[in-house]
Amino acid sequence: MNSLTEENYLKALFILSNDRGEVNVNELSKQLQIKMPTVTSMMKKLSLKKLVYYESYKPLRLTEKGKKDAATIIRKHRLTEMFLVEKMGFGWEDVHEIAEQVEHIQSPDFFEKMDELLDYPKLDPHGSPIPDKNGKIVWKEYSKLNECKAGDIIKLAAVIHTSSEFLKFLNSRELSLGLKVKIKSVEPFDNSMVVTYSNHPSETLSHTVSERLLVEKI
Amino acid sequence: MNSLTEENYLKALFILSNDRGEVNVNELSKQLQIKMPTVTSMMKKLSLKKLVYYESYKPLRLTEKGKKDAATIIRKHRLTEMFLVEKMGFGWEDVHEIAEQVEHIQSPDFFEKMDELLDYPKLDPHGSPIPDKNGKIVWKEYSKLNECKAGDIIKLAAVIHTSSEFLKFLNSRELSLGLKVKIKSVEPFDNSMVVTYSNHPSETLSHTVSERLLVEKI
DNA sequence: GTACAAAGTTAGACAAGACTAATAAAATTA
DNA sequence: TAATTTTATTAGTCTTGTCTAACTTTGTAC
Repeated sequence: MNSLTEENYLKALFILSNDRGEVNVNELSKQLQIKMPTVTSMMKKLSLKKLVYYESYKPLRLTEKGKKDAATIIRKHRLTEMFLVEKMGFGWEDVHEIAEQVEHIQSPDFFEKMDELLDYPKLDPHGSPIPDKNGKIVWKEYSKLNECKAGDIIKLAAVIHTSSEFLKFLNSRELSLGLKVKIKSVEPFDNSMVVTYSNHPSETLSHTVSERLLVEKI
Repeated sequence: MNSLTEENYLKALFILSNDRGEVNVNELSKQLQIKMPTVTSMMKKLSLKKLVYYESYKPLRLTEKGKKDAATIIRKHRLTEMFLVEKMGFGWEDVHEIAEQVEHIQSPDFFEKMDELLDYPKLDPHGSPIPDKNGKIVWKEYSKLNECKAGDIIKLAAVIHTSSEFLKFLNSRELSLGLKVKIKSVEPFDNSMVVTYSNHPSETLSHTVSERLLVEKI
């Protein structure tokens, strides 16, 4: 079994992994807000536990076991977020902090029950995929909103870099996942977008906003 | 804020407190499965934090603040047990371990929501009172089943020393809280009881069982 | 290709929370 | 009350996970 601390390192490694599955010590250090020497020593420990491939001065990579353990934690986190929203009436902007704690609970039955009560959801409230029990994770192919052009009609599919402030902003504009949005125009100088949807005839979204929204083209 | 470890000490102190509110280091050590010297040093720490009155070789006592903090943890534990049973479909024999972990979650909103969804329950699934938000706890006056005599008609009100095995035993005899039970006879030599209830014309309950059941006389 | 900056590692310290061994105080029993 | 047992404390060690300071390696710029 992994300690709470180890779980946090594994999760961060999983989330930071690029296409090659590599993460730098420096990145990990920043993500976890833990100084580099501490990270290095934990990597040696996780390497002994066969959870991470570690060689001095080389990028870090999770082993298959490390990936699976990490995916399990992320599964628990996302199931919890979904449960908090769907079954307990929390807003999507308020669930991260709680899920961050609940994800460490050791009880397969507990999460099994959540999964069942939620009818085996595939996505969390922010549109991120929930890994299955084997740690398999299926990302749908979404585009970023900021890469769309005037005239496109799209459906909001997921939110990235989900901070409470950003989610509250989306709430204030009644922007929610599944919403059909038409792009009226894109300002070339600052990449801001004017869009229309449901009962909002015209809203302007800054580049900062549009690059954080994943969409499905229709 | 108290650490997870500190919380466990506070909770154990609260639960072990006798009528005088006193607990011995030895008792606490056994309850927590932690050696006495470790307990002593933690008591000094909690004393500095004004959570425990500690003097060498004297019994331990929680301060008002210590009591309140402990009651909050117990409130979270019992609300969680109730939530697991009522809203997630767990059996009363399966909730302790999970609640033991969930009780440490730091999020007033989370437990507030549970309380609300459960419609502000006064008792947990084992009949123990749930402390209110101020840490106030109201025990109803129950008798122990083993103190009742032949002919008494009683209602099962609560279970003490709740272990999973004991609760499974009660399940196997269809004994649940609120059940009306008539005592047919008491064997003088071993204090076992023959009782009848609902569709059970005759069941024998050992002393070990009857002293763990709290009842309301009718 | 040398110099410098950025990234990473080593060494050593520290706090929390656990332990064992030895000692001291309190309680019990003869 | 003296002897013994039980309870509690002190002293010192260990592990986990963190830190800072100093050093090394790698990558980049001139």
